[in-house]
Amino acid sequence: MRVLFIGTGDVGLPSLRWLLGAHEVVAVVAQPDKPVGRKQELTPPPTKRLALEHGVPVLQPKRIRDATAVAELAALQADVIVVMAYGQILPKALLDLPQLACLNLHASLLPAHRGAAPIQASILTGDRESGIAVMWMDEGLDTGDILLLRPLRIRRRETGGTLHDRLAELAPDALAEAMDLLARGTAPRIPQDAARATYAAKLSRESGVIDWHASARAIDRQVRAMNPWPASSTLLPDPAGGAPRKLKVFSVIPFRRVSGEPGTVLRADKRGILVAAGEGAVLLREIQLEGKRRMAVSDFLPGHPVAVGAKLG
RNA sequence: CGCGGGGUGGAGCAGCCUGGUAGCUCGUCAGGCUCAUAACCUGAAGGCCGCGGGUUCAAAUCCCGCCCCCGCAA
Repeated sequence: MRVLFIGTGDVGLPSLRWLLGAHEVVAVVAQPDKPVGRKQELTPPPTKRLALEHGVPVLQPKRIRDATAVAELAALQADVIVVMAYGQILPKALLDLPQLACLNLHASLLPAHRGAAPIQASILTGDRESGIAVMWMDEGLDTGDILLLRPLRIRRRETGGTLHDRLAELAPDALAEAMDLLARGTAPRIPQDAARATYAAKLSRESGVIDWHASARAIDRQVRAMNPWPASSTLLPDPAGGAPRKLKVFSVIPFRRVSGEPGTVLRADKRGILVAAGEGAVLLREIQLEGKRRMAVSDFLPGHPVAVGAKLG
C-alpha cells in the first residue's frame, strides 16, 4: 500500500522502519529542524534522517494546517496515513485524504492518557500496564475509534526511558496487525469510553520537581517516570552557606517504615542518601549535581559530604 | 559570539585568587582485630594535574589557543 508517514519523535522510528520494508512509503512528514543543545545547532528530527537514508522524500511544513501543505500531501495519493508522535494537530482536510484510513499510533491503552506524554503518565499513575493503541483519527485529541490495542506489562523498576523504548518496539507489531486487518477490510472501529478518559499533559522541567510532602511511593513513581527526561530534581543546600544547587535525581528506592520531617536527610552513606518523604522515605541512589555528571550516590558522597539533618527542596 | 560550572592516582573532590616537595574521603592490595561485617587498626601500591604553546630561576597554579563533560536557557 501507499503509505504517508507523519511523525517526528524517535518513538516512531521502529514503526517507520517496518513500513519502509513492508509498504511503499511515499513520503515522511516531520516537524521542521530545530536548534538543539548548548550550541543551538540546527538538528533534523530522527524520522527525517531515517527517511533520507532510504531515499524517501521528506516534508517539513511549519503549519500542516495550511492549504498549501494539505494540497502537497493530497498529491501523494496515499492509501493510508500513519501518524506517530508528530507534534501538530492534523486538519480534517488531511484526515479525509487517504483512501483507506488515517491511523494514529498512541503510546497508551486509550482512553487512558490521551495527549502528549502518555508513557510518563502511565508510570506516574502507577498503572500495571501500558501499551500501544492503533486509532482511527478524528478531529479531537486522541479521541478517535480504536482499531486495536496491544497491552504491555509495566515492570517494577520501569522508567520513562525503558518504557518508551519497549513501546517503540511494540508499535510495529500493532501496526502490522492493523494494516493486515485494513487490507482484508475487517478492521474494527471501537468507540472510546469518554467517561474513562484521562489526559496526559505535556511535560516540562517543572514536572520533575520533587514535592517532599508526597509519599515515598509517589516520589519513586515520579522519579522513574521523568527518567531520563526531564528528570526529577530538588535543591541541595550548600554546606558552605552558598546558594542551594539543583540536584537531578535519577533513581531512588522507596521505604515505608522510615519517617521524618519531609525533605530531611536521615542518613547518608555509601548505600545512598535517605530522605524523609511525606509518608515513608526514599533512598537516593543515582543523582546529578548541576555542572557535574550523573553518578551513583556512593561516588558522589566522598567529594560532597551531605550532613544528616540537611533539608532538600 | 546566549549565561554558567567543570576536566588533579581507579571513583568523588580540595589545592589555583596570593607560582616554590601532590592533599582529603573512598576504593584496591598486604597484614591485624573480630563470632562476624559495607565496621575498626596498621602499612603499601598507584598521578606526563585534559591537550598545545607562552611568561618565569621555577607553572596544577599566571597568559593565549584548542579538545572534551555538565547545569540553565532555547
